[in-house]
Amino acid sequence: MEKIRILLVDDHALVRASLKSLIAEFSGIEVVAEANDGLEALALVAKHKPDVVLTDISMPTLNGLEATRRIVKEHPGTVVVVLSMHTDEKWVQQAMRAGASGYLLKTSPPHELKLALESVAQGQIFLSPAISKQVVDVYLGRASGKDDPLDQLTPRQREILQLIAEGHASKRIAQLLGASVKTVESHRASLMDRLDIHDVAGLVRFAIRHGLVSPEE
Amino acid sequence: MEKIRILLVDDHALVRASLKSLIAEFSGIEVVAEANDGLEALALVAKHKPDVVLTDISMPTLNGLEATRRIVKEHPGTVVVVLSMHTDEKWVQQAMRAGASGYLLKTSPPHELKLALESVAQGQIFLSPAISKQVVDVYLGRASGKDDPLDQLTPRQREILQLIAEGHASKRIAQLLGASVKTVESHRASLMDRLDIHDVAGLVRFAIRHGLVSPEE
DNA sequence: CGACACCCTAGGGTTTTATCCTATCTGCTC
DNA sequence: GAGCAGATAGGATAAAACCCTAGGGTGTCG
Repeated sequence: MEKIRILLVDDHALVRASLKSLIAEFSGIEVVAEANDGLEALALVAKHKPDVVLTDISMPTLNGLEATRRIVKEHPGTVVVVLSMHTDEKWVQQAMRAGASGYLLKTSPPHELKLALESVAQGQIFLSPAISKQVVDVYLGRASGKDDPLDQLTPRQREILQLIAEGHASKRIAQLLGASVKTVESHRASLMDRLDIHDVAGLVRFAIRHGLVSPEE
Repeated sequence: MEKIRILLVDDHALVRASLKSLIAEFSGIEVVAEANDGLEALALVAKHKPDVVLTDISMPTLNGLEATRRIVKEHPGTVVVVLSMHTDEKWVQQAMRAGASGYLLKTSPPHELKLALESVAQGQIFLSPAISKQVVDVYLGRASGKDDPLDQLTPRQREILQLIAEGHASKRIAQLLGASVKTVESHRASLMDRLDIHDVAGLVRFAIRHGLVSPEE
Protein backbone atom coordinates (compact mmCIF):
# COMPACT_ATOMS: atom_id res chain seq x y z
CA MET A 1 0.00 0.00 0.00
CA GLU A 2 1.11 3.49 -0.82
CA LYS A 3 2.24 5.70 1.98
CA ILE A 4 0.08 8.68 2.87
CA ARG A 5 2.01 11.77 1.83
CA ILE A 6 1.89 14.75 4.19
CA LEU A 7 2.70 18.45 3.84
CA LEU A 8 3.45 20.08 7.19
CA VAL A 9 2.61 23.75 7.57
CA ASP A 10 3.56 25.73 10.67
CA ASP A 11 5.58 28.86 11.18
CA HIS A 12 7.19 27.39 14.28
CA ALA A 13 10.17 25.47 12.95
CA LEU A 14 10.54 23.53 16.16
CA VAL A 15 6.93 22.42 16.17
CA ARG A 16 7.28 21.41 12.56
CA ALA A 17 10.41 19.39 13.14
CA SER A 18 8.82 17.71 16.14
CA LEU A 19 5.70 16.75 14.26
CA LYS A 20 7.79 15.44 11.42
CA SER A 21 9.72 13.30 13.80
CA LEU A 22 6.53 11.97 15.37
CA ILE A 23 4.90 11.23 12.04
CA ALA A 24 8.03 9.41 10.94
CA GLU A 25 7.19 6.87 13.63
CA PHE A 26 3.84 6.11 12.03
CA SER A 27 3.99 3.34 9.51
CA GLY A 28 2.30 4.15 6.25
CA ILE A 29 2.62 7.91 6.60
CA GLU A 30 5.44 10.18 5.51
CA VAL A 31 6.15 13.90 5.43
CA VAL A 32 7.07 14.94 1.92
CA ALA A 33 7.46 18.67 2.46
CA GLU A 34 7.27 21.45 5.02
CA ALA A 35 6.08 25.04 4.66
CA ASN A 36 6.70 27.98 6.90
CA ASP A 37 3.59 29.92 5.95
CA GLY A 38 0.45 29.84 3.84
CA LEU A 39 1.90 31.13 0.62
CA GLU A 40 4.72 28.64 0.75
CA ALA A 41 2.17 25.94 1.49
CA LEU A 42 0.23 26.70 -1.68
CA ALA A 43 3.34 26.46 -3.78
CA LEU A 44 4.37 23.19 -2.17
CA VAL A 45 0.94 21.65 -2.57
CA ALA A 46 1.12 22.39 -6.28
CA LYS A 47 4.59 20.94 -6.44
CA HIS A 48 4.24 17.81 -4.32
CA LYS A 49 0.53 17.03 -4.57
CA PRO A 50 0.42 15.63 -1.03
CA ASP A 51 -2.50 13.54 0.16
CA VAL A 52 -2.93 15.54 3.32
CA VAL A 53 -1.91 19.01 4.47
CA LEU A 54 -1.50 19.37 8.23
CA THR A 55 -1.57 23.04 9.09
CA ASP A 56 -1.58 25.45 11.99
CA ILE A 57 -4.02 28.36 11.89
CA SER A 58 -2.14 31.52 12.71
CA MET A 59 0.71 32.18 10.32
CA PRO A 60 2.24 35.13 8.51
CA THR A 61 1.50 36.05 4.88
CA LEU A 62 -1.49 33.73 4.56
CA ASN A 63 -3.17 32.13 7.54
CA GLY A 64 -4.13 28.49 7.78
CA LEU A 65 -7.82 28.99 7.09
CA GLU A 66 -7.27 31.05 3.99
CA ALA A 67 -4.65 28.61 2.79
CA THR A 68 -7.16 25.82 3.38
CA ARG A 69 -9.79 27.56 1.26
CA ARG A 70 -7.36 27.84 -1.60
CA ILE A 71 -5.93 24.37 -1.31
CA VAL A 72 -9.24 22.52 -1.27
CA LYS A 73 -10.47 24.61 -4.15
CA GLU A 74 -7.45 24.33 -6.37
CA HIS A 75 -6.39 20.82 -5.45
CA PRO A 76 -9.35 18.50 -5.00
CA GLY A 77 -6.97 15.60 -4.53
CA THR A 78 -5.53 17.10 -1.39
CA VAL A 79 -7.34 17.35 1.94
CA VAL A 80 -6.52 19.55 4.88
CA VAL A 81 -6.33 18.89 8.60
CA VAL A 82 -6.24 21.96 10.80
CA LEU A 83 -4.15 21.62 13.92
CA SER A 84 -5.21 24.09 16.55
CA MET A 85 -4.97 24.87 20.21
CA HIS A 86 -8.42 26.44 20.27
CA THR A 87 -11.49 24.55 21.31
CA ASP A 88 -13.68 27.58 20.58
CA GLU A 89 -16.66 27.00 18.41
CA LYS A 90 -15.76 29.87 16.15
CA TRP A 91 -12.43 28.39 15.11
CA VAL A 92 -13.86 24.98 14.46
CA GLN A 93 -16.62 26.54 12.43
CA GLN A 94 -14.31 28.69 10.40
CA ALA A 95 -12.02 25.77 9.70
CA MET A 96 -14.81 23.52 8.50
CA ARG A 97 -16.30 26.33 6.46
CA ALA A 98 -12.93 26.89 4.86
CA GLY A 99 -13.11 23.31 3.67
CA ALA A 100 -10.93 21.46 6.15
CA SER A 101 -11.46 17.69 6.38
CA GLY A 102 -10.18 17.51 9.91
CA TYR A 103 -9.82 19.59 13.02
CA LEU A 104 -7.32 18.33 15.50
CA LEU A 105 -6.45 19.77 18.89
CA LYS A 106 -2.90 20.13 20.05
CA THR A 107 -4.01 18.54 23.28
CA SER A 108 -4.81 15.32 21.48
CA PRO A 109 -2.85 12.14 22.14
CA PRO A 110 -0.42 11.11 19.38
CA HIS A 111 -2.48 8.20 18.14
CA GLU A 112 -5.27 10.63 17.38
CA LEU A 113 -2.99 12.38 14.90
CA LYS A 114 -2.31 9.08 13.20
CA LEU A 115 -5.99 8.25 13.11
CA ALA A 116 -6.86 11.70 11.83
CA LEU A 117 -4.35 11.56 8.98
CA GLU A 118 -5.49 8.09 7.99
CA SER A 119 -9.16 8.99 8.16
CA VAL A 120 -9.00 12.10 6.05
CA ALA A 121 -6.73 10.41 3.53
CA GLN A 122 -9.62 8.00 2.96
CA GLY A 123 -12.03 10.81 2.37
CA GLN A 124 -13.54 10.86 5.81
CA ILE A 125 -13.97 13.79 8.16
CA PHE A 126 -12.04 13.75 11.39
CA LEU A 127 -12.77 15.87 14.43
CA SER A 128 -11.06 15.73 17.78
CA PRO A 129 -13.56 14.07 20.10
CA ALA A 130 -13.29 17.07 22.41
CA ILE A 131 -14.85 19.35 19.83
CA SER A 132 -17.21 16.99 18.08
CA LYS A 133 -19.98 17.94 20.45
CA GLN A 134 -20.09 21.48 19.15
CA VAL A 135 -20.39 20.35 15.59
CA VAL A 136 -23.19 17.99 16.49
CA ASP A 137 -24.91 20.81 18.32
CA VAL A 138 -24.81 22.94 15.21
CA TYR A 139 -26.02 19.99 13.18
CA LEU A 140 -28.97 19.66 15.50
CA GLY A 141 -29.70 23.33 15.12
CA ARG A 142 -28.93 24.00 18.74
CA ALA A 143 -26.17 26.43 18.06
CA SER A 144 -25.86 29.38 15.76
CA GLY A 145 -24.36 29.27 12.33
CA LYS A 146 -23.62 32.97 12.28
CA ASP A 147 -22.27 34.44 9.13
CA ASP A 148 -18.70 35.46 8.94
CA PRO A 149 -18.16 39.08 7.90
CA LEU A 150 -15.01 37.92 6.14
CA ASP A 151 -17.26 36.17 3.64
CA GLN A 152 -18.13 39.49 2.06
CA LEU A 153 -14.55 39.69 0.83
CA THR A 154 -13.06 37.75 -2.06
CA PRO A 155 -10.12 35.43 -1.36
CA ARG A 156 -7.72 37.90 -2.86
CA GLN A 157 -9.14 40.67 -0.74
CA ARG A 158 -8.86 38.66 2.45
CA GLU A 159 -5.31 37.80 1.58
CA ILE A 160 -4.40 41.42 1.01
CA LEU A 161 -6.25 42.54 4.10
CA GLN A 162 -4.17 40.19 6.18
CA LEU A 163 -0.96 41.50 4.69
CA ILE A 164 -2.04 45.08 5.31
CA ALA A 165 -2.85 44.22 8.91
CA GLU A 166 0.56 42.66 9.26
CA GLY A 167 2.06 46.01 8.44
CA HIS A 168 3.12 45.61 4.84
CA ALA A 169 2.83 48.53 2.42
CA SER A 170 1.16 48.01 -0.94
CA LYS A 171 4.54 47.94 -2.61
CA ARG A 172 5.73 45.10 -0.40
CA ILE A 173 2.46 43.22 -0.78
CA ALA A 174 2.83 43.46 -4.54
CA GLN A 175 6.28 41.90 -4.22
CA LEU A 176 5.02 39.14 -1.95
CA LEU A 177 2.18 38.27 -4.28
CA GLY A 178 4.07 38.78 -7.49
CA ALA A 179 1.58 41.34 -8.73
CA SER A 180 1.63 44.98 -9.69
CA VAL A 181 1.37 47.65 -7.03
CA LYS A 182 -1.63 48.89 -8.97
CA THR A 183 -3.36 45.58 -8.59
CA VAL A 184 -2.81 45.56 -4.90
CA GLU A 185 -4.12 49.10 -4.68
CA SER A 186 -7.24 48.06 -6.54
CA HIS A 187 -7.97 45.22 -4.17
CA ARG A 188 -7.20 47.42 -1.25
CA ALA A 189 -9.61 50.06 -2.50
CA SER A 190 -12.37 47.56 -3.13
CA LEU A 191 -12.05 45.84 0.21
CA MET A 192 -12.05 49.18 1.98
CA ASP A 193 -15.16 50.03 0.03
CA ARG A 194 -16.94 46.82 0.98
CA LEU A 195 -16.07 47.00 4.61
CA ASP A 196 -16.67 50.72 4.62
CA ILE A 197 -13.45 51.16 6.53
CA HIS A 198 -11.22 53.81 5.09
CA ASP A 199 -8.09 53.80 7.19
CA VAL A 200 -5.39 51.27 7.91
CA ALA A 201 -5.98 51.37 11.65
CA GLY A 202 -9.60 50.39 11.14
CA LEU A 203 -8.58 47.57 8.85
CA VAL A 204 -6.15 46.24 11.42
CA ARG A 205 -8.78 46.27 14.14
CA PHE A 206 -11.25 44.54 11.83
CA ALA A 207 -8.67 41.90 10.92
CA ILE A 208 -7.93 41.28 14.59
CA ARG A 209 -11.62 41.08 15.49
CA HIS A 210 -12.14 38.39 12.91
CA GLY A 211 -9.06 36.37 13.57
CA LEU A 212 -7.18 37.16 10.39
CA VAL A 213 -4.21 38.36 12.41
CA SER A 214 -3.27 38.48 16.05
CA PRO A 215 -2.32 41.62 18.00
CA GLU A 216 0.69 39.69 19.24
CA GLU A 217 3.84 39.92 17.26
CA MET B 1 29.15 10.01 29.28
CA GLU B 2 25.78 10.05 30.95
CA LYS B 3 22.77 11.00 28.92
CA ILE B 4 21.06 14.28 29.68
CA ARG B 5 17.73 13.40 31.27
CA ILE B 6 14.74 15.51 30.24
CA LEU B 7 11.28 16.09 31.68
CA LEU B 8 8.82 17.35 29.07
CA VAL B 9 6.00 19.58 30.24
CA ASP B 10 3.19 20.72 27.94
CA ASP B 11 -0.55 20.40 28.13
CA HIS B 12 -0.70 19.67 24.42
CA ALA B 13 -0.17 15.95 24.23
CA LEU B 14 0.55 16.11 20.55
CA VAL B 15 3.22 18.74 20.97
CA ARG B 16 4.72 16.70 23.78
CA ALA B 17 4.82 13.52 21.76
CA SER B 18 6.32 15.37 18.84
CA LEU B 19 9.05 16.92 20.92
CA LYS B 20 9.80 13.58 22.51
CA SER B 21 10.18 12.06 19.11
CA LEU B 22 12.48 14.86 18.00
CA ILE B 23 14.62 14.68 21.11
CA ALA B 24 14.91 10.93 20.67
CA GLU B 25 16.90 11.72 17.54
CA PHE B 26 19.48 13.64 19.55
CA SER B 27 22.32 11.50 20.81
CA GLY B 28 23.13 11.97 24.45
CA ILE B 29 19.70 13.23 25.41
CA GLU B 30 16.68 11.29 26.55
CA VAL B 31 13.19 12.07 27.76
CA VAL B 32 12.62 10.35 31.08
CA ALA B 33 9.14 11.62 31.84
CA GLU B 34 6.31 13.81 30.57
CA ALA B 35 3.89 16.03 32.46
CA ASN B 36 0.62 17.46 31.33
CA ASP B 37 0.63 20.46 33.63
CA GLY B 38 2.65 22.32 36.25
CA LEU B 39 1.55 20.34 39.26
CA GLU B 40 2.29 17.05 37.59
CA ALA B 41 5.66 18.46 36.59
CA LEU B 42 6.57 19.21 40.20
CA ALA B 43 5.73 15.67 41.24
CA LEU B 44 7.71 14.17 38.39
CA VAL B 45 10.73 16.34 39.04
CA ALA B 46 10.78 15.04 42.62
CA LYS B 47 10.42 11.50 41.40
CA HIS B 48 12.82 11.43 38.46
CA LYS B 49 15.30 14.19 39.28
CA PRO B 50 15.79 15.11 35.62
CA ASP B 51 18.70 17.25 34.52
CA VAL B 52 16.51 19.56 32.48
CA VAL B 53 12.83 20.44 32.43
CA LEU B 54 11.53 21.66 29.07
CA THR B 55 8.26 23.45 29.61
CA ASP B 56 5.61 25.46 27.85
CA ILE B 57 4.31 28.60 29.57
CA SER B 58 0.54 28.48 29.42
CA MET B 59 -0.85 25.43 31.14
CA PRO B 60 -3.70 24.55 33.43
CA THR B 61 -3.36 24.18 37.23
CA LEU B 62 0.10 25.74 37.39
CA ASN B 63 1.62 27.66 34.53
CA GLY B 64 5.15 27.19 33.30
CA LEU B 65 6.56 30.24 35.03
CA GLU B 66 5.16 29.37 38.41
CA ALA B 67 6.28 25.78 37.99
CA THR B 68 9.74 27.05 37.11
CA ARG B 69 9.93 29.09 40.31
CA ARG B 70 9.08 26.08 42.42
CA ILE B 71 11.33 23.68 40.57
CA VAL B 72 14.48 25.79 40.74
CA LYS B 73 13.82 26.55 44.38
CA GLU B 74 13.13 23.03 45.53
CA HIS B 75 15.45 21.18 43.18
CA PRO B 76 18.77 22.98 42.67
CA GLY B 77 20.04 20.08 40.60
CA THR B 78 17.40 20.60 37.93
CA VAL B 79 17.37 23.45 35.45
CA VAL B 80 14.47 24.71 33.37
CA VAL B 81 14.16 25.70 29.73
CA VAL B 82 11.03 27.63 28.80
CA LEU B 83 9.66 26.92 25.35
CA SER B 84 7.50 29.75 24.13
CA MET B 85 5.94 31.24 21.04
CA HIS B 86 6.25 34.76 22.39
CA THR B 87 9.12 37.05 21.52
CA ASP B 88 7.77 39.75 23.83
CA GLU B 89 10.18 41.18 26.28
CA LYS B 90 7.72 40.69 29.08
CA TRP B 91 7.63 36.91 28.71
CA VAL B 92 11.36 36.57 28.45
CA GLN B 93 11.78 38.75 31.48
CA GLN B 94 9.27 36.86 33.54
CA ALA B 95 10.79 33.54 32.59
CA MET B 96 14.30 34.58 33.53
CA ARG B 97 13.02 36.16 36.71
CA ALA B 98 11.29 32.91 37.57
CA GLY B 99 14.66 31.23 37.42
CA ALA B 100 14.68 29.64 33.99
CA SER B 101 18.07 28.78 32.54
CA GLY B 102 16.88 28.95 28.99
CA TYR B 103 14.28 30.60 26.82
CA LEU B 104 13.61 28.95 23.51
CA LEU B 105 11.24 30.05 20.77
CA LYS B 106 8.98 27.65 18.98
CA THR B 107 10.13 29.22 15.77
CA SER B 108 13.66 28.01 16.42
CA PRO B 109 15.30 25.42 14.21
CA PRO B 110 15.60 21.92 15.74
CA HIS B 111 19.33 22.08 16.31
CA GLU B 112 18.75 25.05 18.56
CA LEU B 113 16.75 22.83 20.87
CA LYS B 114 19.61 20.37 21.08
CA LEU B 115 22.07 23.16 21.75
CA ALA B 116 19.80 24.67 24.36
CA LEU B 117 19.37 21.44 26.27
CA GLU B 118 23.10 20.72 26.20
CA SER B 119 24.02 24.23 27.25
CA VAL B 120 21.76 24.46 30.23
CA ALA B 121 22.68 20.94 31.34
CA GLN B 122 26.22 22.27 31.70
CA GLY B 123 25.09 25.15 33.83
CA GLN B 124 25.01 27.74 31.10
CA ILE B 125 22.22 30.11 30.13
CA PHE B 126 20.64 29.67 26.74
CA LEU B 127 18.53 32.25 24.94
CA SER B 128 17.13 32.02 21.44
CA PRO B 129 19.24 34.39 19.35
CA ALA B 130 16.08 36.16 18.29
CA ILE B 131 15.40 37.36 21.80
CA SER B 132 18.93 37.79 23.12
CA LYS B 133 18.98 41.37 21.93
CA GLN B 134 16.27 42.36 24.36
CA VAL B 135 18.10 40.87 27.29
CA VAL B 136 21.33 42.56 26.32
CA ASP B 137 19.47 45.84 25.96
CA VAL B 138 18.15 45.53 29.47
CA TYR B 139 21.61 44.59 30.69
CA LEU B 140 23.00 47.73 29.13
CA GLY B 141 20.21 49.79 30.60
CA ARG B 142 18.95 50.69 27.17
CA ALA B 143 15.53 49.23 27.69
CA SER B 144 13.15 49.50 30.56
CA GLY B 145 12.90 46.89 33.25
CA LYS B 146 9.32 48.00 33.68
CA ASP B 147 6.29 45.92 33.05
CA ASP B 148 4.42 48.41 30.94
CA PRO B 149 6.08 49.25 27.62
CA LEU B 150 3.80 52.25 27.37
CA ASP B 151 5.96 53.87 30.03
CA GLN B 152 8.68 54.41 27.52
CA LEU B 153 6.47 56.95 25.77
CA THR B 154 5.78 60.49 26.92
CA PRO B 155 2.17 61.42 27.70
CA ARG B 156 1.90 63.34 24.47
CA GLN B 157 3.24 60.38 22.53
CA ARG B 158 0.78 57.97 24.12
CA GLU B 159 -2.02 60.39 23.35
CA ILE B 160 -1.03 60.57 19.72
CA LEU B 161 -0.43 56.83 19.47
CA GLN B 162 -3.96 56.22 20.65
CA LEU B 163 -5.38 58.60 18.08
CA ILE B 164 -3.37 56.93 15.34
CA ALA B 165 -4.64 53.54 16.45
CA GLU B 166 -8.17 54.88 16.37
CA GLY B 167 -7.71 55.58 12.72
CA HIS B 168 -7.07 59.30 12.60
CA ALA B 169 -4.59 60.81 10.15
CA SER B 170 -1.97 63.24 11.38
CA LYS B 171 -3.96 66.11 9.95
CA ARG B 172 -7.04 65.16 11.94
CA ILE B 173 -5.02 64.56 15.08
CA ALA B 174 -3.57 68.04 14.74
CA GLN B 175 -7.09 69.43 14.60
CA LEU B 176 -8.20 67.41 17.60
CA LEU B 177 -5.25 68.52 19.68
CA GLY B 178 -5.19 72.07 18.41
CA ALA B 179 -1.63 71.74 17.21
CA SER B 180 0.23 71.92 13.93
CA VAL B 181 0.38 68.90 11.66
CA LYS B 182 4.11 69.23 11.92
CA THR B 183 3.99 68.85 15.65
CA VAL B 184 1.93 65.73 15.39
CA GLU B 185 4.31 64.36 12.82
CA SER B 186 7.23 64.99 15.14
CA HIS B 187 5.63 63.10 17.97
CA ARG B 188 4.62 60.35 15.63
CA ALA B 189 8.17 60.01 14.37
CA SER B 190 9.65 59.93 17.84
CA LEU B 191 7.22 57.37 19.17
CA MET B 192 7.76 55.15 16.18
CA ASP B 193 11.45 55.50 16.81
CA ARG B 194 11.16 54.52 20.45
CA LEU B 195 8.92 51.56 19.83
CA ASP B 196 10.91 50.62 16.78
CA ILE B 197 7.65 50.12 14.94
CA HIS B 198 7.55 51.80 11.59
CA ASP B 199 4.12 51.16 10.17
CA VAL B 200 0.61 52.06 11.25
CA ALA B 201 -0.54 48.45 11.39
CA GLY B 202 2.22 47.64 13.84
CA LEU B 203 1.28 50.64 15.96
CA VAL B 204 -2.33 49.55 16.05
CA ARG B 205 -1.40 46.04 17.14
CA PHE B 206 0.91 47.46 19.78
CA ALA B 207 -1.81 49.79 21.06
CA ILE B 208 -4.27 46.92 21.24
CA ARG B 209 -1.78 44.68 23.02
CA HIS B 210 -1.30 47.28 25.69
CA GLY B 211 -4.88 48.26 26.11
CA LEU B 212 -4.63 51.74 24.62
CA VAL B 213 -7.45 50.90 22.22
CA SER B 214 -9.75 47.97 21.66
CA PRO B 215 -10.15 46.02 18.44
CA GLU B 216 -13.90 46.43 18.85
CA GLU B 217 -15.54 49.40 17.27
C1' DC C 1 -25.89 31.54 -26.47
C1' DG C 2 -25.44 36.28 -25.42
C1' DA C 3 -26.03 39.65 -21.65
C1' DC C 4 -24.43 40.51 -17.20
C1' DA C 5 -22.11 40.43 -12.93
C1' DC C 6 -18.00 39.76 -10.59
C1' DC C 7 -13.20 38.97 -10.03
C1' DC C 8 -8.34 39.83 -10.94
C1' DT C 9 -5.43 42.50 -13.26
C1' DA C 10 -3.09 47.11 -14.01
C1' DG C 11 -1.88 51.97 -16.14
C1' DG C 12 -2.13 57.34 -15.79
C1' DG C 13 -2.47 61.25 -13.19
C1' DT C 14 -3.33 63.74 -8.91
C1' DT C 15 -3.44 64.47 -4.09
C1' DT C 16 -2.36 63.45 0.31
C1' DT C 17 0.92 61.65 3.76
C1' DA C 18 4.99 60.40 5.61
C1' DT C 19 9.81 61.17 6.24
C1' DC C 20 14.28 63.65 6.87
C1' DC C 21 16.68 67.47 8.67
C1' DT C 22 16.64 71.39 11.31
C1' DA C 23 15.36 74.72 14.91
C1' DT C 24 13.22 77.37 18.80
C1' DC C 25 11.31 77.57 23.50
C1' DT C 26 10.44 75.60 27.95
C1' DG C 27 11.36 73.41 32.25
C1' DC C 28 14.20 70.46 34.96
C1' DT C 29 18.61 68.62 36.69
C1' DC C 30 23.56 68.32 37.87
C1' DG D 1 24.17 78.01 33.61
C1' DA D 2 25.27 74.16 30.81
C1' DG D 3 22.99 70.16 29.48
C1' DC D 4 19.04 67.41 28.47
C1' DA D 5 14.44 66.02 27.25
C1' DG D 6 9.97 67.27 25.81
C1' DA D 7 6.79 70.05 22.95
C1' DT D 8 6.45 72.86 19.19
C1' DA D 9 6.91 73.52 14.08
C1' DG D 10 9.02 74.82 9.23
C1' DG D 11 10.98 73.35 4.47
C1' DA D 12 12.10 69.98 1.20
C1' DT D 13 11.68 65.50 -0.57
C1' DA D 14 10.00 60.88 -1.08
C1' DA D 15 6.40 57.72 -0.78
C1' DA D 16 2.11 56.16 -0.57
C1' DA D 17 -2.72 56.45 -1.24
C1' DC D 18 -6.59 57.76 -4.09
C1' DC D 19 -9.57 58.47 -8.34
C1' DC D 20 -10.66 57.00 -12.86
C1' DT D 21 -10.56 53.84 -16.35
C1' DA D 22 -10.40 49.27 -18.66
C1' DG D 23 -9.34 44.65 -20.52
C1' DG D 24 -9.50 39.49 -19.89
C1' DG D 25 -11.50 35.52 -17.48
C1' DT D 26 -15.23 32.87 -15.30
C1' DG D 27 -19.72 31.80 -14.14
C1' DT D 28 -24.70 32.35 -14.17
C1' DC D 29 -29.27 32.92 -15.90
C1' DG D 30 -32.95 33.55 -18.75
